[in-house]
Amino acid sequence: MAIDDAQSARTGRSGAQEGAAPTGGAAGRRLQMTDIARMAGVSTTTVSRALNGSPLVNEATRVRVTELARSLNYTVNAGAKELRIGHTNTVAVVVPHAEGMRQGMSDPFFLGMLGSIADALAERGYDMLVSRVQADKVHMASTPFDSGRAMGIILIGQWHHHDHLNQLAARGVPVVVWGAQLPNQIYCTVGCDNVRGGRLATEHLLALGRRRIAFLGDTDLPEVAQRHEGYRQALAQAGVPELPSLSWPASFLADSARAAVTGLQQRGATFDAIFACSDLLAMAAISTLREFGRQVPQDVAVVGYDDVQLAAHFHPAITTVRQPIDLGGRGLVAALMSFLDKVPPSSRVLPTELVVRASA
Amino acid sequence: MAIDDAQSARTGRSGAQEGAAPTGGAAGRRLQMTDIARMAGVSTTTVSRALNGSPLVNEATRVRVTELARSLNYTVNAGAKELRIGHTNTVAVVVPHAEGMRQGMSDPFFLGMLGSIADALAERGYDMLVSRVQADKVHMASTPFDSGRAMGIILIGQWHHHDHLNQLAARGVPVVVWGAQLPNQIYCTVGCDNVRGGRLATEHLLALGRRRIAFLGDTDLPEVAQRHEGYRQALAQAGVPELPSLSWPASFLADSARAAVTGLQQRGATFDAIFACSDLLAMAAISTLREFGRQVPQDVAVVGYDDVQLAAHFHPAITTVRQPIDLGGRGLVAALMSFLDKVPPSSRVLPTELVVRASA
DNA sequence: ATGAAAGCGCTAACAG
DNA sequence: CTGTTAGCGCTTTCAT
Repeated sequence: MAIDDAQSARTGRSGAQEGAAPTGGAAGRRLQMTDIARMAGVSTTTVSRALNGSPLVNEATRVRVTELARSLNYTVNAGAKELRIGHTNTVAVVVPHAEGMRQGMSDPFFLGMLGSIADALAERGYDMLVSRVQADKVHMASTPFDSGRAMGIILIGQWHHHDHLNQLAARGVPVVVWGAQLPNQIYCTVGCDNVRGGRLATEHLLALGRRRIAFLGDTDLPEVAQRHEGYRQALAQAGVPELPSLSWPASFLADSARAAVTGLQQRGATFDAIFACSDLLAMAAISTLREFGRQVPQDVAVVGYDDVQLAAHFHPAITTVRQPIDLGGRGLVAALMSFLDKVPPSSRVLPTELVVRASA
Repeated sequence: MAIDDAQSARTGRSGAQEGAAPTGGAAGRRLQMTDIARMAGVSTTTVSRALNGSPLVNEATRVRVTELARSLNYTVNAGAKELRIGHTNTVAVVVPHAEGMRQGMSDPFFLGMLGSIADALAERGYDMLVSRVQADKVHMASTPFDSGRAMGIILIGQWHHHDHLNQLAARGVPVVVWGAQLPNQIYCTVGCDNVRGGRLATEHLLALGRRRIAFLGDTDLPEVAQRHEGYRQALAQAGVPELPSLSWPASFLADSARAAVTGLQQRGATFDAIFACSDLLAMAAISTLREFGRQVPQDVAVVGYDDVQLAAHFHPAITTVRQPIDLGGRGLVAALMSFLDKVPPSSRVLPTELVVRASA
């Protein structure tokens, strides 16, 4: 439709040829300001002013023009406007994902975060452009900014790309990352206190009398590494030796929790508790334990992470470390906005708490 | 940063004033094609051609220009390009949500669908603009199209807005909807066979010997209404009377399943099975039943809908009607693309199957 | 209160 | 193969 007309139009002085016939087919040419102006008997300048609520137009004219535009479903062409005024109202949200799979887009936590960001952005009148990027090409995350499509970037999950992210920040890209605070970090992060989260979970399990606590999570990821650090601190403080054989580098995929539990069982490892780095992992782990005939929490106590919606409805209800997803979205957006106001935001650590339910 | 420079730049003949000083602060002015051209000692035309891989440029020049651009992190300004070529490569995905709450953005199924669409779009090189819209303002869903920001719209969930959607389609808006096929529908939908889904679920329950099957779902929504129709058909065919008192208009929120089960129990309703219109609902229902001391599936058999990732890991694992989420995303995108190729796509019904697990 | 005209950053005739 | 030039649809001086 309209798209083709624009393309086929000669680039020559088409202004003179104004009254070009409609596409011939069903729909007409895409409406533009000139059309509204002509129909209202005013200049495009006036239409523009009217539509933008400028005080420079007569009230009557304003109403007439606005009404006309509305009745014709005319909406100012966003691209042209942005080009002219020199900035956009769009923020890009980038979700890195592992090689082939859709990790980032299947974990309920990440998806929920996306929803939360969408809300926070909508509240402030911003559009949200979502793009996925292979985890090993995070430097491409800035494309929406470089191409002027978005005024800033929100990255969900820092993965192992600390350096790339620093480079982006150094280059002046307004980027805010959901993740852990790291040493030598010049980019801004919003995230939970993962060390504390790891500690809370582990202390709870220790308080329950558990001593052989398995850890499920890929410590290559900064956030997970910090949770593991919390786990170690808690063990150390309780004088319980850490057993490396009980740490399993599970990714965020459900299957990997299954593999982990199966592996642990088959290796003959003895464990009476599991600290899983996501609720998805915890649920899959519980389900697998059940297949091995082990009861939760009696035989194995399980603590998850995130507190996704389903955690409360699972059986047994998951004891988990809560990440306040709505504060997260709001915080990320607030940080980015501050960036755009030329007030470089400092990283923020959100409150982390343990939600005790039935699984531990 | 750069944004402000653009804004403060006089609109007058700035071309002459080319060598304007950087912002003074950290970052310089936003790079543009002119800059690359000057540095490479060629015209912008050549840069443009080089960057677009036109065969009209000397290989050596092409490499030099491309290299230069890359080294400076220069990316063609997308807005300007789109304005010039007359179309964009963006698709808007609109997620309607109920009044105050975030329904659309919290149900794992919808979120998963969003992920699936994101994948399908990325595969074809399209950007995805996500916007939320109040369920009672679905006519605003076309804004991204009207403003030229997106070349088409994918709407997740048709709600009760059949008429609005017909109007959009009539107006020539390329819109594709995830949902049910309805009579007098001129817009294109992609969705599962909900009547069949409802029938499969109910027949399975009947085959299990259940006779008092509660229905959880808001029949105001077309998809749910069709599932309910399938439920009725199955009951009728088995000669089992339909008991209106066992239908409960639960929304897609977990709490409403809790309320439904509580309500049924308190009303003293006798039921030996539940057909819930989403897995989220099914899980919440099971969890609530357990609180009332009723065992699943022994006392009450439960069938869900969607087959979300967690359904398999739940305890008991959820028997559910599978909606192929990846086919859904792919189908929606394919339909929209066909639309854009001026081949009005016909609505598509995706395969629907029952996945039998432990809950029924 | 209104309009004429210039130009945002880019691409594509059209002429070398 | 390369450059000149006009203009995509809009906003904004600047001049009425």
